[in-house]
Amino acid sequence: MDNKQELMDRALELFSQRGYDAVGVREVVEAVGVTKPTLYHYFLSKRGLLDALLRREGGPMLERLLRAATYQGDLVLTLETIAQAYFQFAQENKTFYRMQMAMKFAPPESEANQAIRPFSQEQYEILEQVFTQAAEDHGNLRGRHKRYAAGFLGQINAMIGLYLNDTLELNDELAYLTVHQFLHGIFS
Amino acid sequence: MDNKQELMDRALELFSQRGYDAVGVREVVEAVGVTKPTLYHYFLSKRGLLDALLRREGGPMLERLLRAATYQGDLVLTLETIAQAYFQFAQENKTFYRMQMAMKFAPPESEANQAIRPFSQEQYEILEQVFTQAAEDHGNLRGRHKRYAAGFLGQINAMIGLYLNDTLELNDELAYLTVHQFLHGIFS
DNA sequence: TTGAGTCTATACCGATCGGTATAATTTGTC
DNA sequence: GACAAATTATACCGATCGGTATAGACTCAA
Repeated sequence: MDNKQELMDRALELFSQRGYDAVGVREVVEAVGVTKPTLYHYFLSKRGLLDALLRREGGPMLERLLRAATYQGDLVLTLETIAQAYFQFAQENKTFYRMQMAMKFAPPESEANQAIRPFSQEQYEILEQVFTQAAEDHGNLRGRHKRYAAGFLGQINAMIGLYLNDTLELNDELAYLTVHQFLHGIFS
Repeated sequence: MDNKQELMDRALELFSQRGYDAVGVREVVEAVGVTKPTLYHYFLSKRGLLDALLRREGGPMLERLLRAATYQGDLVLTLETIAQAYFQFAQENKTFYRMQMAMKFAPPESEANQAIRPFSQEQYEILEQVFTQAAEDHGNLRGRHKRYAAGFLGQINAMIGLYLNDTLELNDELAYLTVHQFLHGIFS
């Protein structure tokens, strides 16, 4: 079962660098130093490997996001906590975050996108809930939670994209700036 | 040369639906009703087909963006024009926009991402220039043009993402709202 | 120590991958 | 109608694709 984890580790690395479709199972097993039946014993299929990988890496991320996203009457604070959680996770799991982004924007009928969809969907639902609950305190937000959730995550991911490109550092100050800009605009 | 265009048309459709890696040249030529040597006569390689496709579809998009992004002292107006240009182009070229997004977020060592990079880069440069020029009128923007360009495009693409998902309509009102929110925040 | 279950390797499957050598066919020009 | 160039098809290349049948090796409980 050390092989099992190592297969996921290498697959994560390779998928993140070159993409799920472009990486063959042969390459994964050779990088680990085992043979194909080993992989198929643990994961049944290439897709099974991907799903296991998403569960192992995505589960903890959703837990952290959920913990960060409990709205308690202060939207500014909640969004800042969420932004910090995203930034920290992206930094601690750079490789996975890169892969997850690629899969999220992959074509709708691709295996990669179909595999990631539940994971992305849950993120959106958690974020939408924040804006829905906040609308009880800020009436002018009402009915726009989908747009705001997508827009907010778009901002977050734009910053993380720059970080993955070595153009930017992620830290709590940037989280503050991002949230502040989202709430009050770039002119303020 | 009718075959040439039709090969690009079908390739665009297939790449957009299932991804560059997952679609074989065999499938492309069969969809058009020709054989492989025809494709290789026009494009030399699968990658050549992709590059030709990006030039044909991406060129006009960059022209439109460049025209929309001439800053003339009014940042609000310029950003609105840009947002409208993006929205209109995404609506008129839904398939290409989907493909271009997938390639933009594809893994850095994938062929798809390497092919799209100059195209994405030029978009960023055009947007950065807007914010750089606007900083002459709005001093508090200075030194943040990279973040703002990425953030603004992130917002735009978040909205287009919802549109491609059939969750939202793109129109001039949404362009206004998006820009207004970017400039003044969701509270205003 | 035997037997069941887990794990892994050898060796193979048919299908598809991107790409091409060769030649026939079409097209436009003189 | 002759000829060159552009275009297309037939048939093939070696390599790799995801996946598996079979059989050893290992662990562990009885």
